[in-house]
Amino acid sequence: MSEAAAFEPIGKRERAKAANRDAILKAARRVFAQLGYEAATVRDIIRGTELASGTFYNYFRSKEEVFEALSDDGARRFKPLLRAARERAETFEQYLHDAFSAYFHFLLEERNVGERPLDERQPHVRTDTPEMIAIYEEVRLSLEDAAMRGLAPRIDSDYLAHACIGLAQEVGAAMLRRTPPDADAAARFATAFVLRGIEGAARND
Amino acid sequence: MSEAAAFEPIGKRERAKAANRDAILKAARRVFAQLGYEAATVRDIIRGTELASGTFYNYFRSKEEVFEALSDDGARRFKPLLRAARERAETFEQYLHDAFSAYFHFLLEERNVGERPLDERQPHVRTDTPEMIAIYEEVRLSLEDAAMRGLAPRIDSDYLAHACIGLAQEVGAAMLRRTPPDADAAARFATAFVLRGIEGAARND
Amino acid sequence: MSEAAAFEPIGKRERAKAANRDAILKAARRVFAQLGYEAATVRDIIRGTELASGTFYNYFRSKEEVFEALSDDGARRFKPLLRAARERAETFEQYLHDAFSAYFHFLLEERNVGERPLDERQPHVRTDTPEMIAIYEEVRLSLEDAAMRGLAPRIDSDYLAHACIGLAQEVGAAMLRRTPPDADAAARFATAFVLRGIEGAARND
Amino acid sequence: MSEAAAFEPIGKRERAKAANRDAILKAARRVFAQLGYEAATVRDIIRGTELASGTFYNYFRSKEEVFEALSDDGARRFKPLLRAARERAETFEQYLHDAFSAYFHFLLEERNVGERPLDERQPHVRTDTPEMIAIYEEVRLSLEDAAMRGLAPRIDSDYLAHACIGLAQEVGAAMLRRTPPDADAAARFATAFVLRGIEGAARND
DNA sequence: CATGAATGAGCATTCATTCAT
DNA sequence: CATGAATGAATGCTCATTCAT
Repeated sequence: MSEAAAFEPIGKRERAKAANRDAILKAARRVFAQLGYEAATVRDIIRGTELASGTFYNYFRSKEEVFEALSDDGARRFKPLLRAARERAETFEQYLHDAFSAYFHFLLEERNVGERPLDERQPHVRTDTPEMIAIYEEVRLSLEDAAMRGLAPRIDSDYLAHACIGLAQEVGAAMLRRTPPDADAAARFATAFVLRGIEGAARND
Repeated sequence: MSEAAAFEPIGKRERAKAANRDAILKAARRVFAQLGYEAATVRDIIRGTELASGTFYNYFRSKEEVFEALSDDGARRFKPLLRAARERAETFEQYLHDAFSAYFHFLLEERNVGERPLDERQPHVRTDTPEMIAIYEEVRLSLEDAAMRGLAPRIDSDYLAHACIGLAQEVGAAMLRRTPPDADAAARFATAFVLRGIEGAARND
Repeated sequence: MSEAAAFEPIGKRERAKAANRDAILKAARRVFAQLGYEAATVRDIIRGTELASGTFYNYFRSKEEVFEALSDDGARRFKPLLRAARERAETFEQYLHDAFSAYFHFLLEERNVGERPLDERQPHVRTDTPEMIAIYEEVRLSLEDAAMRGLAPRIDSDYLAHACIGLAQEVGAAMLRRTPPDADAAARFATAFVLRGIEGAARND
Repeated sequence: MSEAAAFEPIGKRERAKAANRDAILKAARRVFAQLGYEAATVRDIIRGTELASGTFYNYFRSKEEVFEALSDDGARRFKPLLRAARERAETFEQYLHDAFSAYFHFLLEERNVGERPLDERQPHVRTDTPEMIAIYEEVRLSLEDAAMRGLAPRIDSDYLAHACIGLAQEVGAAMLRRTPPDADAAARFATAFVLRGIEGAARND
């Protein structure tokens, strides 16, 4: 066995481990999307895999930890998009549009991850999915960065970032409720809104 | 005391009942704000009072019901402010400013209700407080009403409403984190942002 | 007030007290019949009256105690019937028949006390109503008395009494399930069965 | 131990599981007998074992389910006895005697299962043990079968079955209270009683 | 006495987590 | 490492009972 390992640095064990980890993450994503973070239980997650309950704890110490892993994953996939938008942008308008567009398209893709239809009985809690939370922070940083690089007027960047984030979240949610959802239209709306909004806010400063 | 009783034939019982109900509501407000609706338990709420566990059920049938009571309460106190803003407004700008101002001041007042800020780490769930949820709908209706009355340009009013709400929420939360929080400044920011933002979005339509 | 009491030895108070007690007993009978002794709660009983919960404890110390009061009541009404049968009887057959007949008719009457239809979801527990338990003992004593007075053969009177009681209970229950229930037919069946049964058992001794 | 394992590939886990299940069933039997089905709580049952409360739910979903398991168990052990009696019987008398004898002996065995007789006061509820209920139906069917096969006179078989069952229950209970209990004597009494009783009832038809 | 709110023990059940296998 | 049974703390909720009014 040790010999085999010598020839096969990523052995069965390693592959199984990675597969198990992935299975848990995948199940967790689905479960979080369906039940919300709070309502979801570790049992729900492992029930969504073929693994035994104890196995969960070989990979994650708690529900919280899976959640963070998912967030990291979401961030890892979304960050490059944002960064690309930032690098590509020659005008602030273009940056804004690319960023919003990336976000709304990301939302659309994410929505399709949890195969079963979302359970709509979540009365008043906005349980952001792990990915959205990761994005949240990334968006904020991007906006502050843009402001610093002179692309955006130097207004109250904290309020600006929050305004954009709140706007993106709510407009994104509204977009998802439409049939069919049109991420590009939503991005155009948000871009135009924010672009002029900033001017107004700047004058007000 | 006997004199007071002549004018106010309210016995100890009634007073105790009202006090208990208030204590539960107050504790619930705090608990919901700190842990989020989903994570909060009925026991968390009663633990936040001096009452026994069974007493909770003399006043509310469930966590849901306290939540609704809080929402109603919040709505009852906030709606008049919004309505006044609507009636008083001669320009859309004035309406927006009054509404945002009312909202941000409302947030400030609310914040001071839950005295001891037990445990500030709200991990990943953005639980809107009951009051905010009640307000949420009211704000949306106000905006649509304003649009219909011709005060606001006739753009995608659904996206507009959501944009304003998201913006107000996030900017409001950011405001609360500042020391000292300045509701008027936040209202000016939001008003100017939205006023011009709408123009941009309208042109984009 | 004390004067009034002098002229009116059974004053309003006393009448109210008796009425309350009766109201509780009546409600209890209904509740026990519908839910069974175990499932019934003191709250169920007081809910069946116009009284407040605390008032219950002015009359009875517990559910157990109401139950006993009901038993006593049942016994008080059934005992005379049995005694009459005993005194009237010239033959053992006649005694048996009168006793069974009294019992089955008693069952029929009792059944009509709980106005609402019985809740049939009582899977495997034979919760005898308080009255039946009282009767139980009375029947047993009557039979032993009859044996002692020479009306019945002197066989194992303990077994005999139990045989009759078990028989009466089950046949009575079966009778109640028939439409229409015929107490007289059941009494004839039981009488004939027991009369000859005893002979067999006696010979066997 | 390794040898035994070769013949019996049952690990500690399996043995522990079986032992736990048995412990729960044993405790449940005792608790049901002592408190009655309705009054018994799941906690009473687990308190009667060395297990933790949650463990109960690894084996049974509810009190009801343990009860059914006990019933099945009782029936499984008693039914063959009854069937044997039925097949072996050449006369109705023989059948009756074998059946009663089987029943009374069964009661005796059962009684010895629940070791510590915790709390003998069963206030007013005649809870049949799960086993008796299972038997109940079997007895009834046996009697109807006997009647159909011509072994018993064709009288009101419903009343007959109930008469026998009630009689067997009460006489059985009385037998258990005697020291020492004599199942054979009880069976003789019951057989003789029923045999002649039927004749009486038949004539009465 | 009647009232009915407060009390807190108790119950069924779930669940994260551990650990022997 | 994987397994899955055992654990017992925690939860929502009910209820008998008390006691100030």
